[in-house]
Amino acid sequence: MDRKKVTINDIAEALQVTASTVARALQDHPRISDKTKKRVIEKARELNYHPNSMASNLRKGKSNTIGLVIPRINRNFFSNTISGIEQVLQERGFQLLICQSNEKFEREVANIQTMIQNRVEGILISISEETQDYSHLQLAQEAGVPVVQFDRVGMQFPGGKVLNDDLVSAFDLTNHLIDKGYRNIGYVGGRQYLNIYQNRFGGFQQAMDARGLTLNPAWVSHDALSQERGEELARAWFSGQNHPDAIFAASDFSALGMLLEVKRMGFRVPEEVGITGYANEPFTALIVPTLTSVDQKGLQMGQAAARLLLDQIDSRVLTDISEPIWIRPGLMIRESSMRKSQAE
Amino acid sequence: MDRKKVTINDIAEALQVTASTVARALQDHPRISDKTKKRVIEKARELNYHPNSMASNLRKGKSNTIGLVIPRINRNFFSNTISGIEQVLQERGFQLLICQSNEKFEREVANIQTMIQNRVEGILISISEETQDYSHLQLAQEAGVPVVQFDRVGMQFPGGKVLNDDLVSAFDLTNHLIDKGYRNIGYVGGRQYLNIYQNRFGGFQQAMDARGLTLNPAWVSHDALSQERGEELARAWFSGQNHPDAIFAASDFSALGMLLEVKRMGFRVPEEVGITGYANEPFTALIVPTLTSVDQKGLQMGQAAARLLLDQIDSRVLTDISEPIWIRPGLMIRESSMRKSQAE
DNA sequence: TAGTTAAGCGCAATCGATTGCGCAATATTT
DNA sequence: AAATATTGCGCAATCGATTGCGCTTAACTA
Repeated sequence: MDRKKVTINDIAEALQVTASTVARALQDHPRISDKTKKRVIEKARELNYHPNSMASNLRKGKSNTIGLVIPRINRNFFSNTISGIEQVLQERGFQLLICQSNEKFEREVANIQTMIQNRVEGILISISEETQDYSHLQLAQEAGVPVVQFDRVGMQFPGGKVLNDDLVSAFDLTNHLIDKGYRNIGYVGGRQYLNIYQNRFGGFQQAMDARGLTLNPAWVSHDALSQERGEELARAWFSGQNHPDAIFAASDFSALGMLLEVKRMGFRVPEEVGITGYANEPFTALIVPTLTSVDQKGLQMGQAAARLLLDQIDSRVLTDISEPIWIRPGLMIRESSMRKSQAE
Repeated sequence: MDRKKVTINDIAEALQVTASTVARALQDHPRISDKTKKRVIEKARELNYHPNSMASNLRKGKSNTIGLVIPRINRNFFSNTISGIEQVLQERGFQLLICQSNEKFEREVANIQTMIQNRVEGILISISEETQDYSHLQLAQEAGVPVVQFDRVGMQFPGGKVLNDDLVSAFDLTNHLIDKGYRNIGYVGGRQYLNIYQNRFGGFQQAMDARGLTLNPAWVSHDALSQERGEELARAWFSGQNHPDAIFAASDFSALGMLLEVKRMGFRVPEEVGITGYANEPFTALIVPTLTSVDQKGLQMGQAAARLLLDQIDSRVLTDISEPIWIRPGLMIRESSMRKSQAE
């Protein structure tokens, strides 16, 4: 049923010229007469010709493709990132090959393999929740493929980095909670080997320290990124007499779980319990009460990461030793943390 | 900075064998001795060899890649779809090339071009909001690339189709509203040339008819898919004396706009105004009141579409004339339509 | 008008991997 | 031991497009 794919040779034969002429005509080469070009283009359309980019790329030694590896595409932040990347790449005529790691290290490694084999000219990656080893990125670099990490990055891995200023925004956000009169603030977040959670927790800690507040280790979890875990922890932390009066969550989803469960348990938010999330998922502005969060500027991060990668490709730099690019997130103060201010 | 990419020839030279032997060794060809295989594999690792899939695909005449074109990836339905597709493709060792049309016809055409040029072995597509012309899909078919459409499809285009039973679920959902005592039901949705909106409106109409209710043409909009449009229409329809007592929205986002604005205007939902959405976006379960919606079973649709496409590829069928595959959506009845039942 | 330049196109190698065919060496069979 | 089969690998063409070099023929310069 499928007719053989048509090639430049078919066009050449039909026109009684050589493939070289056809190739040049299609590229608008100056040494080909307008008449021939017109004939070639016409015949190409007539035969429904489509250039074979595998052949072309092989010959030219470049794929004009950038690879993107992210944990999941159904996160607001990451889909914004994609938009930013696509914008930049489109201007430069690059294609984008998107792979999800689904937060699995194994998948991530496989994704990188795929990208190398497809000869992408550079890789953009935000590592999975499980990733602690960077030999796969190393492999890419050694294969001549520059790697730029963004958001979730392995700091020890040499290469371009675009980062959120999580430490500062976590610091600011915690101060906001303290300003609102919350004192016994719990923390829920992700694994500390991931830079982002380390920084978010770090900023939180520093703010608590700076204001002379001690944090109760019982109210700290580094294993809480899902709604379910948020709910579980809410039940655990809020069932006794002694409970936090606020929660700093490094993820909107665990914040959501916390918020829902705490409300279910009869607490009023933000009057009795303040809650903040992180990532500014769309639902944060829609739930009741609306959830204070942090806008990570996904679009900008995507643009910055793509630009950085293209720069590295242009300058043929593999291991970028320059300083990371920092993007300042924006605090999205909403109802869940807006207790009527109390004297300290 | 980038060392030359290593090829099988480099391995061959290092081992004093020919490239054929290396190629066969890497494929675990039976005619190559275990000893040689071991040496080749070892040397490949040592040299950091990665097969060039462009060369391989070119020679083999197949890319082992499927193309996916969707309006946007940041829609819950579509990201579920992607998961379903990935599951199926992974079993069969196919790669996935994802492109967003961003609801633009022009982008969609470009995406298809890209896919053809990359010699994808099949295309999965859910068309953009603007698409009314299918010559780009035709082009793909003529180039020997089978096309399977899902969800948003051009019914007149020959080829595999996976569809939601929108008509039935819209019918059921409308009946649900009527059962709850709503009578003056308005409709907001998308362009009627898109099958899904045509069917959703059709199901709505049929239910109204069947129950002897007339619909007020002033309360029908086919240009309302965004939150903003929902809000605008809410202001328009609910400011006078005479207003709907329920809204059937063919999109969660316009339903959201409606709901928020109507609440802002002082109406109680669902007591005074019932609202239903469509697509079961995550926020529908989180807002107040929770929004009745329709689960389109994205995962299943993705799986079904991918399987259908693979079948067509296997059987080398380009124009599938068989019946479309229908997936039955699920009603997600929530608070926004759960008025205390009144006698009719 | 002889000599120079430019226009227009063909030849053939090349990118990296794959594969049918063939050949020699070894193994197996009778 | 002769005949056959098998093992192990090399040769060379091939996939489709690109491109440096070279050869005509036409156009132009002095």
